[in-house]
Amino acid sequence: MQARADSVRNRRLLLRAATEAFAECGVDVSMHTIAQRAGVAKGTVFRHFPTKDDLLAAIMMQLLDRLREAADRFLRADDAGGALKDFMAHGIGLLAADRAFCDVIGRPSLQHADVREAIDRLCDTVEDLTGRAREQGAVRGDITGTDIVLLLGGIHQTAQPLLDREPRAWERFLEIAFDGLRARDRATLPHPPPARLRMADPSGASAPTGK
Amino acid sequence: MQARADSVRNRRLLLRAATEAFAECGVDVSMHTIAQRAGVAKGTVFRHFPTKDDLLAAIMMQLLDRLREAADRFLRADDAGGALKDFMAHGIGLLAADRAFCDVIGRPSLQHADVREAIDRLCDTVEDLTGRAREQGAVRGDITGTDIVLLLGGIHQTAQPLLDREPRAWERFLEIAFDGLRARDRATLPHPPPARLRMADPSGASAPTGK
Amino acid sequence: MQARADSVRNRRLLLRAATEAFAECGVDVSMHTIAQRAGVAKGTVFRHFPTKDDLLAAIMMQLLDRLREAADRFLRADDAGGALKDFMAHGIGLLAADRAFCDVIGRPSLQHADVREAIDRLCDTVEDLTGRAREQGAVRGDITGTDIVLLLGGIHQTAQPLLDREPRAWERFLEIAFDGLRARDRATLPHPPPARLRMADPSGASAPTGK
Amino acid sequence: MQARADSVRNRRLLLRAATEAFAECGVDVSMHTIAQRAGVAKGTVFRHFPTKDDLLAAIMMQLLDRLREAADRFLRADDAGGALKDFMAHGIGLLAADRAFCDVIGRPSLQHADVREAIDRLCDTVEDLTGRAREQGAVRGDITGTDIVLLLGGIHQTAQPLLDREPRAWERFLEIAFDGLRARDRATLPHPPPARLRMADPSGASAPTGK
DNA sequence: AATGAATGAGAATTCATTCAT
DNA sequence: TATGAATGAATTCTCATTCAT
Repeated sequence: MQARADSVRNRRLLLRAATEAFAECGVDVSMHTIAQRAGVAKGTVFRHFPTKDDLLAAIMMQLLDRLREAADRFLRADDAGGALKDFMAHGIGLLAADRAFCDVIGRPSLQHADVREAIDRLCDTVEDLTGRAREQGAVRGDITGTDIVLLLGGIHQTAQPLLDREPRAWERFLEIAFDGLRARDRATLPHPPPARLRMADPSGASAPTGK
Repeated sequence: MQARADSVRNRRLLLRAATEAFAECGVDVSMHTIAQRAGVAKGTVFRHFPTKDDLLAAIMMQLLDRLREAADRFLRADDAGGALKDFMAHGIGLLAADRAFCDVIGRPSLQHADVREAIDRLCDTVEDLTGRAREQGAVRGDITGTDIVLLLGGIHQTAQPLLDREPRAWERFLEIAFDGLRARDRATLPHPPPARLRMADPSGASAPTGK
Repeated sequence: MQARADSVRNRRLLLRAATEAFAECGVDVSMHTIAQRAGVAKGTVFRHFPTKDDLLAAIMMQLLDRLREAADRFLRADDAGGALKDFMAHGIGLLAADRAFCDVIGRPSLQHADVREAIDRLCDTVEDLTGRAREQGAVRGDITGTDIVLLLGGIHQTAQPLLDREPRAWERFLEIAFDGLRARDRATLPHPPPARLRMADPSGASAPTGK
Repeated sequence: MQARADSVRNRRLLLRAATEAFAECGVDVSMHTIAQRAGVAKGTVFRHFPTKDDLLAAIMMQLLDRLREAADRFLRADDAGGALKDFMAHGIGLLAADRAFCDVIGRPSLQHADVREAIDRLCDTVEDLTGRAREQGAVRGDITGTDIVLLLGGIHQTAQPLLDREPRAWERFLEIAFDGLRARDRATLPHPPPARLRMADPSGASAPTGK
């Protein structure tokens, strides 16, 4: 149980390389490229992640756990509204580094039980964060944690075309969105709060491969 | 010129088939599938669109032009604020039908001069629409047409994970966003209005293919 | 419908090359090798035979049909016993050219409906041939066509280790076997006549892959 | 020498596991599977058997030696004809348990000097057995031990397609074959007795790997 | 001596694109 | 001009074998 030193190091190298590769090139980077970028042989990638989707899942989990940790940290702040907004800023920053995030939505990797659980955990923690903001009257009464999680991705996507030239453009859209979230003398939102995220359905019809 | 008539017809069939195929299956549908769905041979696809990216570009242009036409129509309404919101709803609806939209961001197809022009045209028209809303005090003073165009995609993406089960969930996020856009006793937005959309840069670093 | 000239030629080249390659090297020859030997590109193999098993099936069918044609021809002879033996000799000769025959037993290619039908057809025709020999008292009363078909392969396998140095050694074993088949004052054979050939069962247990 | 004890034990475990694995799954089982089934690490397999072919050879030798031991035992019986037949039944039973037997014919593993010697030893012993039967007039005068060894494999192969559903079908074909072997008022067999088994030639043409 | 991580050649298969008919 | 056959680079994944611990 010592020989693992190399293995652990390689796993770390692989995750880093894959994160970067997916972020830069999208989900279509080849496993070969990822191996190269990690400085290991192809076979090593597959030893650590038996399929490409496993690798994608591992990376998604990394991201999701990082987001949840952040949410956890912001839970301690007194000003719940400010904390929520700060969390969103932080989260969008994480996403901004990852071009793959968009491609990955609706992918089989999201079917991984582990990923699903990580999403659930994230939504739960963010719900706590959001609940406090709601109670303090900082956001509308019918905003949920899932709304916030979805907005993270959405705001990131909104600013993405500008990412190269104006890397902080998302701040503008976060401001707009957060302004829309604020409690006010407004009617209820037109569509009910989103259900638990269950991502794409594996069974045919809704997301055909159509090859 | 009988041949020309056939050719025109084929082009139309191809565009329709490709639009549907990309929408349903994402950008990874094979040219073969598209040819089949259009009822023509593979060679014919390549006669009309020398590369797959050309085809994608053509379809993006279609979408962009359709959006612009819609914006044009809404230009005639009296209530500029309502018209802007209605336009957004209409635009997001168009996007929602298109699974490829996300995949396509940052693709070389967006480098096509034609697509760039179509984007510019769209932004111009939406800027007119937005300008009127701004003047009527319906939205903040520093909101531009480009903001709106970006939000179209962003709101769509926000609701995308729910698309299968709650196809109209975007209405909720449009409401939130539009609420954030509204003129009010608020400070200026934190980031300057976005520049003209220039999408991803073809030269290396920012959007490598990384194969 | 003219462009097929090349295609037809290629299909023929492929079948020939594949037959030889499988015969010489066994079922593990790569599709690449087969393509090379046929003088076509790898992609062409897959255009004609979507999977390796399809190719194997096609080749098995060739062999089975050739066997059946032979059986058909021998059906016309007057001396039914001699005809049966001549057919066996002819069939074993066909098999002797094919090293793959053994490997292929129990393979998924034999699950192909077409192959199954070809086997059935062969057994039917050979049953006719055998029936006549039975009636003429040339072979035991409880010998069936399926016995004969099985013996074809078995006799071939018996002599196979000698194939390189004594290519006609199978004649010796055919003589022995046929002698054992002859009608005589003997008790019934110990095991009931074999059922229809249904080859290996696809469902796990009996032929696990065990990777 | 504690280590040596472990080593011997591992070798035994490996041989057992490999025998079973090859028998069940054919020669394509991975070394990994074999290691697992033996409860050792992959490296250990290679320490004992430098290549897969060495392992296969070791297993073939086991089988051959087991067959020879059986032949030896039957040598003691008085009724030489019955003993020969009983030996064949016993031998075919051993083969029937082994799905790999067919795959292995013509493999480089059979080139191993050790395997060749084991085959020779087997043939010698069976020749003794056969000689006695010949002398007692129980089988034709020109039947050799090598004939019998070849028939072992051949009869097994004949019944193999039925193995799943009728595991004792080989009894039928043994009866037929043995009937053909019996001494009688018949002419000499058409082909001279087979030479020593020299299996496939390693040098090119006759058994190319053809990759 | 045993372990199991790393290696890298190679397999089947896909697909955009080219080109002969 | 339309067709669809041919091409061959690229992809994911497997596995025998090597080697550091």
